[in-house]
Amino acid sequence: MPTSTRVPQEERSRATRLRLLDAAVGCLVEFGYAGTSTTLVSERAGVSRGAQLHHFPSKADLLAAAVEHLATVRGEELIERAARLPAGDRPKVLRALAEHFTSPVFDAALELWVAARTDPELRAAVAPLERRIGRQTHRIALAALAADESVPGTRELVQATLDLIRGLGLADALTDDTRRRARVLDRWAEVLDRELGPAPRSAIAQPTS
Amino acid sequence: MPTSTRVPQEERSRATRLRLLDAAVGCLVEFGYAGTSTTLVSERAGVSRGAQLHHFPSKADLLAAAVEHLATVRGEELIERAARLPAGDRPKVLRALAEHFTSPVFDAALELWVAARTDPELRAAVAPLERRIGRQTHRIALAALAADESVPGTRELVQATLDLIRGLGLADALTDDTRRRARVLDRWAEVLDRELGPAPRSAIAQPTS
DNA sequence: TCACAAACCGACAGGCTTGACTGTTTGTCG
DNA sequence: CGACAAACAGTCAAGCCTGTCGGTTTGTGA
Repeated sequence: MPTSTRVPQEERSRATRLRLLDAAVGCLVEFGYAGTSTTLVSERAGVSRGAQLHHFPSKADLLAAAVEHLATVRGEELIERAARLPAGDRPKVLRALAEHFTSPVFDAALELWVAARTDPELRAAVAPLERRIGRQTHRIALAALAADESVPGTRELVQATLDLIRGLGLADALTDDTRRRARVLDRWAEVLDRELGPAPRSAIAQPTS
Repeated sequence: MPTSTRVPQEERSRATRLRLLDAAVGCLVEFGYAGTSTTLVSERAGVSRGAQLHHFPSKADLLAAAVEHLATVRGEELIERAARLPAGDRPKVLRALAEHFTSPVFDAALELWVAARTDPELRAAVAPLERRIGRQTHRIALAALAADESVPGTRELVQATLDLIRGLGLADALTDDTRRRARVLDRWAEVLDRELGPAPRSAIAQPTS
């Protein structure tokens, strides 16, 4: 009988699942999508192949779950970053956002993202989640940048900021880009101050959801 | 004896090589890096496996050559786009650049880019070329946007523009993003007009190299 | 205490990929 | 015109990857 009747006394099961998902994400970061085989994942997780197949009957199942897991992790990491952010200090905010988009979780997401382009099944798993955490990121950026979305053009400007940062993250995946990124972002902070008006000291980044 | 002594009377050889490289790029676009096997490439090229291995002894050789080939193609496409560009019309310029970064050649480059992150050999092939066409793109953007790099901050702003467009290209790889992209770019054009000053009607985009 | 189901284990088959290898054609140079 | 090398062709073996399957352990509910 499914989990409905029997309450999962086995936390162990959950733990195994999680080990597998973490390992899958880790493999994506370290070996890329092409280099991530199910065998490798189970080895990295310290889980037998049998157990792996028990939890995730197929590779697609594993990856779909990994996508979901990663989305959660990404959201948490972002909220955490936002929480310890000196709100209103736009250069710092930009730098913190950029850090998030150059971190391992971003690399993993990037792999899934690109792979999903040509894999319909993966795409079906990735696209909706990406939309969700896109909105979440937008909200957080809005608050952290002390931007008022009711002002026309502000929405687009914040989106542009996030797209810019995504582009910087992509560039950083190939070559370490820290110095250039810092210059570009500082320049952009100038622009934002001019376009959005100076940030009021009041605003505190509020991790929404 | 190597090509030095015997002048390659065999154009055919060149043609075969090119068919293979085009096929490789095509496979990247259609099936992604993970789905691009050497067998598939030779089939798509209509070239026997033997011939393929004659020209490119290993998969790494093939891909390295494909990287180079793609860089050339990308450069040519960009120059061509730039040539038929109404210089000074910044919204149009941005749209044209964005189109380039959402075209198949970009998709192929994206695949190689991401794969290179975790494959040192591929990275060694990709990184220097990427730097080169990065500079080329920057020059073209500079001219097309009628930006004066001697003005402090202009360089960074143009870089930001290209990073933004890269980010938009990445977003578009996953989901069709045309409408949102147009809005964001129009907003960006506003910012550029304010920051760079209005574009003089004189400037003509000059495809430098 | 007993029975049952979920968690886990590891061997195995089928398929695909890569690159090595042998043989054939084609064209160029002497 | 003959010899030689490059271009081309196709087969084969080794290895990896995925997913199937029978069997074992564990712990929970009756």
